[in-house]
Amino acid sequence: MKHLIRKLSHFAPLSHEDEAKLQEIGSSIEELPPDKDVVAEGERPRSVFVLTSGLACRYKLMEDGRRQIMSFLVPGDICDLHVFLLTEMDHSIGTLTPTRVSAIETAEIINMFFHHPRITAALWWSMLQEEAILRERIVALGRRNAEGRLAYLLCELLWRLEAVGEAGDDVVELPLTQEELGDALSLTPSYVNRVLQKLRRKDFITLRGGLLRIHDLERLSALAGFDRSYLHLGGAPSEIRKHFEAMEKKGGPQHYRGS
Amino acid sequence: MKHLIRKLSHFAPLSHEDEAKLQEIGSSIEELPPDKDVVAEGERPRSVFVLTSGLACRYKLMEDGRRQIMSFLVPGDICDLHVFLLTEMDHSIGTLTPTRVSAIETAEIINMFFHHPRITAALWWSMLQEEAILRERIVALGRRNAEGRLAYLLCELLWRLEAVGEAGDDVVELPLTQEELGDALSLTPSYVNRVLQKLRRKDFITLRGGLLRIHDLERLSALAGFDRSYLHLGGAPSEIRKHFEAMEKKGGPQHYRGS
DNA sequence: CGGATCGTTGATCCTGCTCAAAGCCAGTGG
DNA sequence: CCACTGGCTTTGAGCAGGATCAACGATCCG
Repeated sequence: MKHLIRKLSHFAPLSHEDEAKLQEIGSSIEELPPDKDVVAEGERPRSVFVLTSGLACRYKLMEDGRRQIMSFLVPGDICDLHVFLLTEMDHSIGTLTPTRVSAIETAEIINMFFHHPRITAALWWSMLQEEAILRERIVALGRRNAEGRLAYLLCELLWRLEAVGEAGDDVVELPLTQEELGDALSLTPSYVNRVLQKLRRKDFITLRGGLLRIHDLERLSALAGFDRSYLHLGGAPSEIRKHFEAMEKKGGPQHYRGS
Repeated sequence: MKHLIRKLSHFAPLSHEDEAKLQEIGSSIEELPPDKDVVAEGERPRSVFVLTSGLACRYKLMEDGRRQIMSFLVPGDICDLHVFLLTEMDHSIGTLTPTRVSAIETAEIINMFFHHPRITAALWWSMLQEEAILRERIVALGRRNAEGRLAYLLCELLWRLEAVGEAGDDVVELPLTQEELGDALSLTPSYVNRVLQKLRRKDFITLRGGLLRIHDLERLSALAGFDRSYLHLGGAPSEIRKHFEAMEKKGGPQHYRGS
């Protein structure tokens, strides 16, 4: 769970107790091959999964077999924190690479809501981040051309992987095929290829053998119109921070108290 | 707040107490003219707003002035249930028609989390519905052509308005300009016009003077590839229902108890 | 070595964009 | 009652970004 912990700490530092709790619940690990559904559309959602290594995506299939990838899941991302409230999945989650997921019991989640307010708040924050990512994809699909869309996606993945410690010096492992990129960007594989070439020709990136190297993040971001503030990596508002710090001093996690 | 109550009851029937609570907190009403921001990108989110009449949207502006509407807000929708966790809005919310909103104090929200578990669960459910709507927009923008996108949007709005009691017999008030539709569907106004004509010629709809009449919902849905299950209007899973019913019998709202 | 899978390239086509102008109101003021 | 205005809708002609389809190269792997 180190990725999840690292991700959540972008919102607010967790206490040792909180971290221990997260380590403890993420014990049962499952390995999955590429192109396998973690949960499929129409299924009744079961337990909650945290991605601990690999790459996955939320997607939906059209009647004619075309696929739209709606978002990527990177290590530390939670498959379905919430869905025990729903009777049926409205989309599928599938792996893209060999992947490890860690299952959490629904009861553990509910337990956490009542005994680990800081984790709860951080999980909530991460839901907001996810929503923001979806909104940005809408903007990208609606208003950016092929080049901008691709550049935007690369910037986003770079920052998200960076946020969980999976990015080196402007290098990230990104073993996506051009078809998968196309399914996310709504471009045909051939066209993804052409656009990638354009980015290479401008010497913005290299992408070879599943390794993405970004040469000029400045100019790539400018081309994409990318502004990372929507990822909300800057931490919680000060009142919320203070609230948790005060809680810490009083010793141990406690409840909010309703007014 | 009758729209909100009606919407939430699609998840699970609320107790009288819950309904009273919702009525009580939605007292301070504010009126807004069309084309006015309720909250703007970059602002620090303040209180939570519930739309009680009119039509609004979440949108983002590009550097060159183009606008992408990411989702529409109809009566009963909550502007920002959550955002007190964030330091900065990553998008704007603006009115499209004359609109009434009702402000709720953050403290009231937090209070509700701890004393009205059924409302809390229902609000959570509505967040999930919102996320699903965003995902569907991604699919529509990515994989449907102009006609399908428009048809899909009309179906969605019909069902959402129906769910809050604002739709008559296949008729809804929908005072959107073709430019606004275009900003949501990522089409130019002229093209929206042409597609509308196509739908009219096939006798699927009439849209005149802000009144949308759907003549053949069957065929319109088929054209759009619309399946309303993503709106999750079918109610909560049976365990959750039972949980709340049991709670009801024991008398009065209570906490979940962590395991 | 043979077969898959993925990447690259080329030729051609079509959906939806652009820009511009004209029609159609509803409201306003004279 | 009419002229004027400003927003919205409608129509037209031409254009282009990206799709489609097909074939050819790489590369990996058994």
